Amino acid sequence: MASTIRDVARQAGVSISTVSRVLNKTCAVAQDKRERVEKAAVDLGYIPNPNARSLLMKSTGGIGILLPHVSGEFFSEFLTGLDEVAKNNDFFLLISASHDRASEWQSSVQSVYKRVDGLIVMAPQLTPRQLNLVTDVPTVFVNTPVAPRDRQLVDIINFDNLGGTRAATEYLIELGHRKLAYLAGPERAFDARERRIGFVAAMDAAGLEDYTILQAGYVQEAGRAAATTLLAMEDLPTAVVVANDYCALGLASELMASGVRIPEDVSIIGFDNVPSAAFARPSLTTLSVPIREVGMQALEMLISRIRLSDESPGRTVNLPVELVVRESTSTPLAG
Amino acid sequence: MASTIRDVARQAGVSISTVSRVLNKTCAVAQDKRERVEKAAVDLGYIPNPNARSLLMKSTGGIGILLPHVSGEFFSEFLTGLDEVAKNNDFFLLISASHDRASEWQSSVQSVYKRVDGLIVMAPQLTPRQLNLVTDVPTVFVNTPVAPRDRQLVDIINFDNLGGTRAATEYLIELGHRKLAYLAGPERAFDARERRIGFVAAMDAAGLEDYTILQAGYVQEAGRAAATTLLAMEDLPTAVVVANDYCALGLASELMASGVRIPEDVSIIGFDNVPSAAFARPSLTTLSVPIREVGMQALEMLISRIRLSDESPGRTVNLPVELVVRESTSTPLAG
DNA sequence: CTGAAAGCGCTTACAG
DNA sequence: CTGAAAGCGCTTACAG
Repeated sequence: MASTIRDVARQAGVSISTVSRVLNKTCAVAQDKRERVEKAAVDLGYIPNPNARSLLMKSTGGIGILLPHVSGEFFSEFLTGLDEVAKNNDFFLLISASHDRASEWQSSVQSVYKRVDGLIVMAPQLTPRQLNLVTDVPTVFVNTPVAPRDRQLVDIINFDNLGGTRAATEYLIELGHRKLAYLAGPERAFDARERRIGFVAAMDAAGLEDYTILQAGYVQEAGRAAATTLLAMEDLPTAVVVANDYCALGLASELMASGVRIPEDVSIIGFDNVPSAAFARPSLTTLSVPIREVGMQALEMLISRIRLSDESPGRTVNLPVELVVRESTSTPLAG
Repeated sequence: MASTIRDVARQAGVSISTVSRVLNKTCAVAQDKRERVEKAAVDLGYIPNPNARSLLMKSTGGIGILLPHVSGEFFSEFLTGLDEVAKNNDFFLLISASHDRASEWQSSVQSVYKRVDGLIVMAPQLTPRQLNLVTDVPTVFVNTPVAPRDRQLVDIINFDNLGGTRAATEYLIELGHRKLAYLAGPERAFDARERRIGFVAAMDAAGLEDYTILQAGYVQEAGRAAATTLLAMEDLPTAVVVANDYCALGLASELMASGVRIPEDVSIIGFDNVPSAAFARPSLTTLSVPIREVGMQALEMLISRIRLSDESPGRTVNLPVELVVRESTSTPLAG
């Protein structure tokens, strides 16, 4: 299991160049030698050292995935999409998570440098400044704020955070809701900021000024804490737009524990459409991000760049998100 | 961004040996040269080529994670645990999923070979024979059937699939259930087989012979399909033990859609305790596998082996699973 | 403290 | 078709 190409050459009685040529099918080799080499390779359980290969050839067969973290159904679905495409194209995935901060981002990039042929990066919490691009390796950014001047250097896939939240808010207003609240995601994350802006835009457009914005977060606990805050208010809003599903689920759960009926008393809308949103009772109205497909599409773009050495200007894709209406929203009861 | 150690040496006016010594802090270097080298390295944005390094030194700083697939909350939680420990110890994760079959297993192993310092493998669907160990790299197996004779070569962390399911079944019997059904996971997976045996063992011990076993699977759709089969039976069982949570959630959802009340008409118990199990309505009674902690513990074991070149005999850990009682189970109504 | 040299395991022109 | 040789970018004894 620790044999080298030299061992195989010796065993087969040929030069190492010949072994290399047989194993890489690079050019014609005499039939008998070819067979001897193949047999020797199998007998010795020879596996080429990829480090030596990568040193010579430029490619590694690896794709680096840089994520803020790896937990939750959202990232799980994203990885599933990536994994499927990677598998079909014989790439392996090198995953570096938890680069919430700019400093960690640097070390994340370093840790994959030269070990991968391309990069898929999701970093919603980095500013365009902090995100200094690695221009000598093909990169696709997903849900990441990239400065306009850098847009032609890389491919970008974003979702319509602002428009989605705006549409969700408008939907509630159409149902007759007038007193709304918004639970915001982490301020540092650009997607959270965009969603918040979408809410405010819809309220402003409808001329509704009586709303509450609570700083929450992207986790269930944040939603539970927000529930406590809301319950302490004089009167509850009739509808709450929430920055993501986990937070919305936490909110719903905590409100119901206090006797608030969902959706009769309070309607709720989340964001992401994670699998749990459908399982929950009441099931959660939410904005669906086809994150699995996004992962697949991102990797396909990346691989075609790598394979074709495609140097054309970067493309920016902005995917729509779709409102999925479920049980957690309803028309407010009169009075 | 594509500079080599030679560029840094030239820029700093020293030999490449000196650059290497400065950057690796390996031994004393004159103060002025050290500073010149450090400055040059920063100016050039120099990042050492890890392939060249790995070729010389044995270590890579990588951990290979081999999984059957990557989707769902179970794997997501596992990865979260791994990621946390990896991050704290400056290791990166190389993930190779979808090796459901033995042939893919081989190529998965090859794709990480020499790129990682250790391996964490979860392969419940492989037989001990198919799982030919890579003995020259430290490995920890999780939830994987390892032949007894190989147990001293590697570390193993398994859960008590059999005992857990048995306890769950006994719990239902104690509640007064007499007519039970079992939805089994994929036959190929050893954990699924163990769980099934646990169910049968409990029924046998209680002298109950009137039970149904349905081949289902580990996904929601399998649970839904099983619901249809159960509904077509003459009379429904009063309780169903299910091989995992997603399947149980699918079953519950489909039964409820047909007007069956959970738990009044049918009690359900799952396995895994994924986050959705708590969100679901009714929430799901299930067997909790602390999979995040398992991931952490597995990687910690592995890292200590790597760091200490620990060659002591492999340890086998069998973790208990805990029954978490929630809303989906109850005493059967009289009559 | 420091440079020249050898070598990690491969691939690929270069000459036969 | 095939072997000897150079070289990918590093690290590490080896001599100063």
